Order: sequence, then C-alpha cells, then structure tokens
Amino acid sequence: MIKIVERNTMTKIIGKEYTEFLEQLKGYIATNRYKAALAVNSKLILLYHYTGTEILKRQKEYGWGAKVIEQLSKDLRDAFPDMKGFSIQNLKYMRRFAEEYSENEIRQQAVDQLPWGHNIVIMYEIKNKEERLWYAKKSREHGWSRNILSMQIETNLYKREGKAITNFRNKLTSPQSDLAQQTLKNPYVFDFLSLGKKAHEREVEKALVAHIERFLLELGEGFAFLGRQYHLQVEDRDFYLDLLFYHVKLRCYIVIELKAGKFKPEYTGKMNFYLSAVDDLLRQPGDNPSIGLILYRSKVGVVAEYALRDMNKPIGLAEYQITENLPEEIKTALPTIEELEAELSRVSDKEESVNVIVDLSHWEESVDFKLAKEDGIQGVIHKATQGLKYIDLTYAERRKASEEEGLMWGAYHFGVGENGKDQAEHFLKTVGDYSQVLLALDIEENRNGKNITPEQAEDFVAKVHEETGRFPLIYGSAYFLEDFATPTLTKCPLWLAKWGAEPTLPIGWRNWILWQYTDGQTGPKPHEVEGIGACDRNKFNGTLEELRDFWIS
DNA sequence: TCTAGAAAAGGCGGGTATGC
DNA sequence: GCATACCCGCCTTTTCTAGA
Repeated sequence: MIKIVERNTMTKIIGKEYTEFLEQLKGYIATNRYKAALAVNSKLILLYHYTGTEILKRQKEYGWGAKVIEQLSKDLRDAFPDMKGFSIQNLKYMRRFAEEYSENEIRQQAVDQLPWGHNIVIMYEIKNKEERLWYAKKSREHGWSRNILSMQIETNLYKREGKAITNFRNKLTSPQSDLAQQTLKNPYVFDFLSLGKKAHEREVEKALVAHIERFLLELGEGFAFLGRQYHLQVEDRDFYLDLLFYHVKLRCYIVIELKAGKFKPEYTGKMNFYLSAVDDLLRQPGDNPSIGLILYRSKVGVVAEYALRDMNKPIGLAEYQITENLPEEIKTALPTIEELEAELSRVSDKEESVNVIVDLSHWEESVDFKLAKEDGIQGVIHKATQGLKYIDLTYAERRKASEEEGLMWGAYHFGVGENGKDQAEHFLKTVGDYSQVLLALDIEENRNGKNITPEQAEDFVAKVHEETGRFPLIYGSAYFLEDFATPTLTKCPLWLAKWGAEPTLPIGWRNWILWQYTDGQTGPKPHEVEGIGACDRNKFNGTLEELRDFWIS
C-alpha cells in the first residue's frame, strides 16, 4: 500500500517535471534541426554562387569562352565522383545565379534559404527583381513546393495579391512545412533532422461532408442528392465521389470533393478525372457537362472553388477551369462561393475555436497589420505597461495602425511586485480611451524583480473594475496561477498560456476564454502570422461573432 | 479484430539531357 | 543560351498481408 502511494506521488512529480522538460526539449529540437537544415542549404547555395562568380570573373579577366565550362564540368566530376551538381547545365545555372544576385542580396533576402531548384525556377521565370524577391519570400513563408511555386507564378499571384513587400524579415519558416521537409532530404543532413508530415484531418473532413450535405439539401431548389461516397467503376478500378448531386435546372451532375488540408494542384486533376468519369458513365443525352466543386481549407479558412470541364483549353491545369466567375445561367442556380465559404466557416468556427488573435509587445520589431488582417487576424492584444512606470513605446503607434485596419484592440499590463492599485492607474492612464479596448493583466514570473502577489493582483483587478465596470482578463499558465485562485481573480476571464496540444486549466477556473497555444516556436501550429512572423497566437473559445461581443463586454 | 511489417504509390527537389 | 521534359533517389503515406 505504501509502495503504491509512493509510486503515485512519484508519478505525479515526474509527470509534471517530465512534461515541462519534454515541451522545452521539443521546442529546442524543432528549432535547431530546422536551423541546421537551413545552414546546410545556405552553404550549398553560397557554394554555387561562389562557383558562378569565379567562372564569371575568370571569363572576364582571361577572355575564356563557353568551352571552359565544359572542361570545368569534366574536371570537377573527375575530382568529386561522388558529388552531383557539376553538370555543364548546372554550372551555367551557377554563373547565371551569380550574375543575377550579389552575395549580399542572397544573405539579406534569405535567398539561401530556398532550395536550389526553387531559385532556378524564380530566376528563369521572372525578370523583375522585386517580383523575384517577393516569390522567394512567399515560397519560404508558405513552404511551397517547386510545383506550387511554378503554378503561383503561372497564375501571376504577385499581381493578384497587390504590391510587393520588400522589407524581408529573417524569420524561420514553419519547421514542418513541405519546404522544410524537402530541405531536410539533402544527403548531407543527419538522420535526426527527419520530419513527419501532418496527419490528415479525417474528422474535420467527415464533419464538412456531413454539414455540406445538409447545407445543400436545405438550399433546396434544383439539387437532387444522389449519394455520399458515390461509387464509380472505371475499367477494373473503384472510385468514390465525396458527394454527388444532379441539378434539375442546370441538367447536369455536380461532383463535390472535400479536402481538409490546403489546396493542392492534384485536387484539380482528380476532379477533372471524376468529371470525365461522370460524364462518360452517368451523363445522358441532353445533359450538360458536369460541374465540380472543390472545398478545402486555406490559411484563412474554408475556401470553395468551382471547376468546370472546359475542353477548349490545352493541357494540365487548363483542361478545366477553376473560377469564381461562373457563367450567368449557372451562377443563378448554384450557391455562390461566398455563401459556401461563409457557411463552412461558420461550421469551422464551431469545430475549432476561433484562431484570430495575436499578442504583441515591442519585441516584435516589424508589424504590418494590413497583412496580418489579410492572414485572418481579427484582434491584437498589445503590451501597454509594466509595473508603476514602464510604458511600451510601440503601444500608441501600433494601436493607431491597428485601429486603422479595423482590428479589435486589446492592452495588457505586466504585473510586478508593486502596489496593485497604482499599477492599474498607470495602466489605464496609458491605455487612454478604453471603451473599445480589451483589458488584461499578465501574471507571470518577473525576471527583473519581484513577482506580483495575489493581493496586488486583486487590487489591480478591483481598480480596473471600479474605473471601467469590467473585469480584466487574467493571463497566466496553470502552473503560475496556482496561488492566484482567489474569489476575486477567478471572476476574471482566463487567458490561458499553455504551449501545447491541450489547454490545461489552473485550479479555480472552470474554463478559458483565450488560449495562447504557441509562442511562435513551440505548441500547435500555426505559429506565424503574415506581416508579423512567428509570434504569440491565441484561440478564442467561441465563434467570431461571440468574440466581437465578448471583446468590449 | 488488432497490430506490425512489407510493399506499393506518389510527391518532392536535385540534377541532366535534349531541342529550339 | 535558354526552356523544358524527364529521370533519379529519398521520403512519407497508404494499402496489403500475415500473425497474434
């Protein structure tokens, strides 16, 4: 019996310490393995650049012709028979690379963080330097594969997305992006650098399937539901369509494919195949060509695209058309893309909390709220004050910029071991007009002095409540808030800090309202925000509509 | 029925060959 | 000189199969 008690106690202690250790170690490994991969890639790119530069220099100095590249290729291959990359063509790429970029540009614009193949694509397909750097930045940030990059260039994403961004930040990209994974395949990289792909979100897909089925049925007129996982046999192979409808007015079949992840080009190829199969196997004389609808999750939510078979186009992606500009007769009969996206976003919001809030301080050097908003961010909570005197110098300027973009604004005070009421007065004075501002008290370890005590935190909360009629959010981890579960403080909504998969609540609080699930390095993804980079991200425990109501309540 | 291992399929970037 | 197609090796995911 005694042994059991001792064992349980030990398990509890080891469990807590072990969990913290594991989280710390995971973050360290994730960061460092990616840094290692980037370093290897960077060296390779710089080696190629150096080679190209030296070839150029000597051709200029000594009047060497093109023949020297052939000779160099042969000699380098003889000297390094185990190494690839010294073909004539690749040496020419290196020379062109050296012509196009200076070493400074490579380092400053982080061109060396892109795989060699990506740089070749960008170099040859794009002439404008600003545009090149824009695609390089986007490739890094989004982890585009080479095929995706080519597709984005073909569809002129640069022009579609508006003006380019030229102030690049030297931020780490997501360590589990496709790009990172492929970078790690470099044969020079050690085994411990290997990464796994994100698991498929089957549950989400099922939920989407279930919902869209009801949604389209409710939309009603014209839609005849034929089946879910509709079976088609092509030659000796079986295929299953997520959803199949027949539209009575349009007199055509409508195939719906649902993808839980982000869009991939192969989805369109698959859809085209399904449309062909449906037309061949099901379509009757008098029926119009079938229509496809692809629903997938993007960074900003659920996105819908209509696909129409269009055999007038040549090959590949153009064999069908993905378009928001449906022909008028179809547009009037089908739900619009906006309707579909709005409906599915509503479902999405219910399934997962709303992940639209970042918290910032002066430590974030560069912030572009316009880009952040485009990336789906709706609210910003910024550090305003600390202790009795400190004011975050970026606070006022960023509040103005944020509000100009129509973002919800919040302010937090970093509590220290000083008079709570005085800290609250300093905080509210700095915040200024707080009528539309979410207010929060940050309770965590103060490495530069005394920690705030529960009594001081209560005084702070009481003063804020007296002045504003509202209780501020209490920010903190389950571990640190252990001693703060007083009747007054637990009245305050909890802004939980837990960089992990599950929101573990501190004693005294029954629920969380905001959950800071990542510091930009550890915890579940996403870690980054467009225009900000890796940062603290937060989920709201409710829908977007509820968030707006809560913000100033 | 579940699990573990093997095999197959497919995607990726690096690199080369070829044609204009 | 340049653009493109294609091959290769590596890796992950999916599917299949055998055994507990």
